[in-house]
Amino acid sequence: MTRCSECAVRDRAICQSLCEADLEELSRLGRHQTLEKGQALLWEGDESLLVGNVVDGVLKLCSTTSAGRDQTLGTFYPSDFLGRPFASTTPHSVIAVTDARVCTFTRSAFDGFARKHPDLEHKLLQRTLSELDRARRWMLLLGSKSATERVSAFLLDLASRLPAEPVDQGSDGAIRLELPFGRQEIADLLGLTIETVSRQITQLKHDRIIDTPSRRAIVILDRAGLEACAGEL
Amino acid sequence: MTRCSECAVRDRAICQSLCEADLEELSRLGRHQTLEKGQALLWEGDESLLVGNVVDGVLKLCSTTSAGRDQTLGTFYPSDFLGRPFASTTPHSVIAVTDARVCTFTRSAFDGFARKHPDLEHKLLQRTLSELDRARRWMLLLGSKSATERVSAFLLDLASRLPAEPVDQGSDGAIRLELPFGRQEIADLLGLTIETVSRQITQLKHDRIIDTPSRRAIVILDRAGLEACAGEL
DNA sequence: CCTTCGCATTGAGCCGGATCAACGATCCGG
DNA sequence: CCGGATCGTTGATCCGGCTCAATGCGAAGG
Repeated sequence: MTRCSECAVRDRAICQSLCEADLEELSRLGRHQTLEKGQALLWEGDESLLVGNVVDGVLKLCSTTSAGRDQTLGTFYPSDFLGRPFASTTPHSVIAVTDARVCTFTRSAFDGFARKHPDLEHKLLQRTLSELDRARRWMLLLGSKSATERVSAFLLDLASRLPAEPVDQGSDGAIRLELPFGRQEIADLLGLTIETVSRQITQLKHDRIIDTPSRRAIVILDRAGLEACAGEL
Repeated sequence: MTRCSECAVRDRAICQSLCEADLEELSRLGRHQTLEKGQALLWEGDESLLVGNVVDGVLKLCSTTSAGRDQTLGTFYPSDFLGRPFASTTPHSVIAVTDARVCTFTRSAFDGFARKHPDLEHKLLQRTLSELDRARRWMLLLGSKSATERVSAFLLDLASRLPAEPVDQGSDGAIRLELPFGRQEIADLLGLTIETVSRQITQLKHDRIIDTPSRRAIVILDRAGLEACAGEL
C-alpha cells in the first residue's frame, strides 16, 4: 500500500483526524483496490466484510425491489466513506459507476481501530450525520417532487459534487458537467424511468436552461433557472 | 429534573453508555420538556439549539415542499435521539405527533459533553448509522413502491416499533396497533394523498388482511399477507 | 466505408394515483 | 340529545409518468 501521507484524499477523508503514527497503523490494516465500471464491492444482505474510503471514481449504493426495479440510494465520490461499520450485514450493494480506486479495511479491523481512536469515530459520526441529512433531502425529492424537479435537483446536486469545469467562452457562468452516470442510472437514482429522464433533459434543453454537447456532458447555462425548476433548496 | 437513574428509557437511550457519575453530570445539562400534540420542538432551517431523547410519546421529522406539500422524513419513539448535533442549523422540523415528553440539552452543551465521552459518541454513531439504514429503506419505499406496498410496509414498520398488544380472543396471532398518526400524517409519511391511503386501508380490510375496529386502531389479521403486499424486506 | 451494438430519444396509449367534490362518522360542548 | 366541527370515506374525473414500440445516433470493429 502506498503511504497514506501521499494519498489523494489524505486531507478530506476521515483519516484526516489521525496523526502520523496512527495513520501508519491504520495503513497497515488497509489495502488499495481497483474496481472496474459496473463491478460490485459489496452485496446487499451479505456479511459486512469491508469498509473504506473512495480514492478515485464514483460508486453507487443500490438495492433491488421485489419487482426487479433498481433504486439507487446514494452515491460515493472521492474522500467519501463507504460500507457499514459496526453491523454484521451490509444492507445495500455498492457498485462502481466508473472505474474506481478505493482504500478498504476489513470491517472487524476497522471497527476495532475506530473504537480506540475517538477522533476518528467523531469524524465518522459527523460524516454519518451529514449523510443522513443528505438522505433525508433525497427522501423529500422521492416523496414529493415532480419529474422536472427531480432531474433539475439531480443536476444541481451533481454540480456541487463534481469538480466543476467552467466553460470559458464568454458564456456567463456556464458550467460543464461530465456525467459519470448513464440515463438508466439517473433514472434509478431519481425513481423515474429512462424515458422520463430523457424527456426532461430534452425539455430543459429546449428551455435553454442546459445544453447537452454530448451524451455524457451537460452544460448548465442558467443556474438560477435550474434552481427554480428544482423547486429550490 | 428527575434523576436519570429513574428515567423510563434509562436502559435504551444513548445515555445507557454512561456510568453513574457521568450520568449525573449530563443530567445537570438537561431539562425535561412536555409537548402537546402538534407542537413543534425544532423548526426547519432554524439554528440548531436543542438535541435530546424522547421519553414518552411520538414525534415526527418533517419538511415542507415549495408546493406547500408536507413530507415526513422520519419518526421518533421513546428512547430515540433527536436533533442535529455538531451542526449550526437543523435541516428539518420536529413536531409532536402525540402529547410527548422529551429530555433536552442545548446543542452546544451536549456537543461538548459528547466530545469528552467517547462511549456516548459511539452509541450515537451506532444510532445514526441505524437511522441512516432506516432512511434508506424508506427511500426505497418512496422511490419505487406502489401505494399498496407503501401502506402495507408502513403498518409493518409501525408494528415493529409500537408496543404490540396481542388480541387475545383466539384470533391466531392477530396484533392490534393503536395508531399515533391520523390519515393525513400517514399520507405525508408515505408520499401519498389522504384519499389514496384511505382507499388502500379499505382494500386491505376487504381482503381480510387487516381490520379497523376504530379510526385509530388497526388489527393485523394476516401478517404474512401483509408482508406479501409490502413487497417484502 | 459499412455494419453492428448499446444507449438515447421520440411517439402513442394506458393506468395509478392526484384532484375535486360530496357524503358519512365520530367527537365534543351545550 | 342535538348541532357543529373535524376527520375519514367514497365517487368521478384528470393527468403525469409508465409501458411498449420504433427510430436515431455514436463508438468500435471488420
